[in-house]
Amino acid sequence: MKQTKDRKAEILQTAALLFKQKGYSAVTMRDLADAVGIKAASLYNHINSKQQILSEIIFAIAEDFTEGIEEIVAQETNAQAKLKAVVAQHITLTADNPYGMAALNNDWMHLEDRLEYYLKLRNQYEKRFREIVLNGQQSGQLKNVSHEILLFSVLSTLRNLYLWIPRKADLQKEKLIDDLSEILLQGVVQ
Amino acid sequence: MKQTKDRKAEILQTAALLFKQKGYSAVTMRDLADAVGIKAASLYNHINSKQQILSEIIFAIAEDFTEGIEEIVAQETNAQAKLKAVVAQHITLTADNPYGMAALNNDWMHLEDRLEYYLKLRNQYEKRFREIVLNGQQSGQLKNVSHEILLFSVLSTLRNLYLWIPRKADLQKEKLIDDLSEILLQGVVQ
DNA sequence: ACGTAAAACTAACGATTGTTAGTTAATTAT
DNA sequence: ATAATTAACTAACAATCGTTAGTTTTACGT
Repeated sequence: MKQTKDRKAEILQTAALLFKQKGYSAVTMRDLADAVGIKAASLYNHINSKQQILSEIIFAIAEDFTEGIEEIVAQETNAQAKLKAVVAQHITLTADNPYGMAALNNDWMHLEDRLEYYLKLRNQYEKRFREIVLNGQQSGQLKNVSHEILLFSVLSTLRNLYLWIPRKADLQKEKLIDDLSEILLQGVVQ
Repeated sequence: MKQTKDRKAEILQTAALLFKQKGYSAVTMRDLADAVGIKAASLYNHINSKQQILSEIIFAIAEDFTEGIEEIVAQETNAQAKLKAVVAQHITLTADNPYGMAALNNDWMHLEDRLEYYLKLRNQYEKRFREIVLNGQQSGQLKNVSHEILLFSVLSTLRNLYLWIPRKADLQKEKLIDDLSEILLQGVVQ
């Protein structure tokens, strides 16, 4: 028996890594058990089901995002500062848990019982994000292109950070926040 | 029996849709057969394996991208025009086959025998894209931020178009090309 | 009208899936 | 030291997986 009081955390972390590599459906409980170094049946001393593993991984992050954007919306700052805060939040949360972010992005459709709650959180997040963009356009700070395209474009990049951040061994978070905000807000042309 | 000479095309198209909804591993041959309106065993009158379905879906698109970017690199235009051409290529190919694009993005890791060839095509594509960016930076047209961040940011948005384009029933392709190029190249701040 | 080929069907295969039952070993509390 | 609890194990389950074999039905060229 491994001497540790949080085998469960190890299982969730390992599962997130495997989910990122092959997707939820392609990862078997035996794959997961092998990666942890125990037998598949032993996993059930720590978790109730494969479903629950996915659920815990996803909602640990999803709720952070929903709470975070509420704080950003409440800030008394201009749209540009709020957008930079959103970029910073994505970078921070992704750096904390990149493989969980992968599951959040790619495996949410397998949530089954808790799918509805996930969609609620996601819609709430996007609604707040949209508010920031629309306010920024009304105040003349942001360009008057379709706010849908604008939202899609920025969010696509932010949601893909889980692919990029783990490749950077020596991540300088503050520099990444500055550089990525610059690119997303001001563009890439000199 | 359904009166059609290209059941195979229907199978591939339906498979791409299902792969987008649930991912390759979660789609069973019985799911696919149901969606087509036949029995699972009958699928094998038209295709050799589940693997082959994925492979045909992905490479039909992947090869288009690789060929397309070679043409763009060969253009005698500046970096900004080349980047806009890349945006246009992504929008065109994604609009032609959004569900295939989803498989290309999300299910490539299940290619097994043909995984190596896929990675070769993808690396070739990214290498050409990088050339465009580096040339643009050297000539002073593009900002001197990390070209890796720049590449990641633009490519993330373009690779996510498969999520956005099918939601637009009345897609005005030329307008989308203009708007998205504007946002990616010039940013969102007024 | 009839023969041939294409494409559907039913039935089943061996392998693998998530999970449970029952048991043994290891850790912790008294 | 011993009892109680935790966490590992082996073995097996019913269900489902991709796929094959063999058969029947449909469509088409002559």
